Amino acid sequence: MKLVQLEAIKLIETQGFDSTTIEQVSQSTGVSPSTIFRHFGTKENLVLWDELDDRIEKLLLQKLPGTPPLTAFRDAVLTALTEQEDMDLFLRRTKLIFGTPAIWSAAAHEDRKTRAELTKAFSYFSGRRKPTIKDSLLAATCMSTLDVALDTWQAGNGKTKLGSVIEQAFDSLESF
Amino acid sequence: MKLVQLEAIKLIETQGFDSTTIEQVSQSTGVSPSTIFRHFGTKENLVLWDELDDRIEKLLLQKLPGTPPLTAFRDAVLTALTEQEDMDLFLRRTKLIFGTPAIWSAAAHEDRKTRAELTKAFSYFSGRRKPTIKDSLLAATCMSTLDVALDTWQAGNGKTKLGSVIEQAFDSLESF
DNA sequence: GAGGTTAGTGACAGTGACTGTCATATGCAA
DNA sequence: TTGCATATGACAGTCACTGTCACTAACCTC
Repeated sequence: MKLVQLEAIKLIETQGFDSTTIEQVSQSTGVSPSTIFRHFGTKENLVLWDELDDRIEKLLLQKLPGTPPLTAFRDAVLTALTEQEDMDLFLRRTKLIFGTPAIWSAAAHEDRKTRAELTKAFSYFSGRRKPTIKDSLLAATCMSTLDVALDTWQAGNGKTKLGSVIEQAFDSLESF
Repeated sequence: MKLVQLEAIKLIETQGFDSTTIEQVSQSTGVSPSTIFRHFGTKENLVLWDELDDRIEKLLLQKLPGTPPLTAFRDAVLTALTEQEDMDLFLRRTKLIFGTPAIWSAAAHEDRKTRAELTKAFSYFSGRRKPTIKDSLLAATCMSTLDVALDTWQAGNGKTKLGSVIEQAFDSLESF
């Protein structure tokens, strides 16, 4: 399925998201539309699909006990994102995400689920049973800081190292 | 067109978003699908449509000179949202937004545009020409704090006053 | 090896959101 | 009246996405 994703990304990069049809991806890869939809669910997910969220979650749960939430999240994201095998592909995908409203919206929808998970984790590790509004805010801040960092990184075509952009973003949070 | 929106909201509340078709809204209102799409653009916008963003923007620009950005934004949102004529309808719409992934995603897309405007405004009023990453973060924090506040308010069926939820949310930001 | 289950795939027929275009009506200015 | 703009509707088309059925291959179980 990685082949399908790669082909889809190529097509979308050259033709644009709207002008690229699943039928075309199907033709280029020999995989039927049925199968593509079965694996990816939506056209947007052809670009979004990866295993990063799982990695971040694992890292976060390791670091959360004993570490302040914002720091734990920043560290988890930092190691998960900078230790990627194919950084070039990640940049191309990120550029597509921030350059295509439909894809960004789908990503935001995923982020919202992640935010809910984060909220639960934060409340749990601070010894509360029910999440407070502060837990929700913390989670929301984490996700939108990451969003801003990725957007900034992508807008600069990856010239500034991803790690430093993320660090800079989370550092700026202190000075509000 | 407010009639069309109201009818659409009623239908969606009873049948759910996916099960409600534009055709049904057309039948119930006597307005053709063409016209509905011409006015609202998307099915999601039938729920999202309002003039709040304009009001908030105006209020914000009034308050920004001389007021710290977070405070200015909080105050603008506070007055714009609490001085609404039809608070009951606003609650119903908010419940639909946070209860329907497709609508929430569309709202997030609009929020992203607002965020971009905010970023520009913040950098402008702090005397910088080009927005820094801190301006972006400030804007992102504003929008996601508002999102959390509305979500909290909506989840409690509006029993806690909207104004207090918003104040509580922005106050919590201080203690990160 | 025969028979059964399961997962992966494809073909096909729908549904419905959305687009683009053309025709019609309505109001308003010249 | 004539002309123009704006609002509306009818219609045809595209395409994402769903649901269902059929086929194949791998792998058990007996």
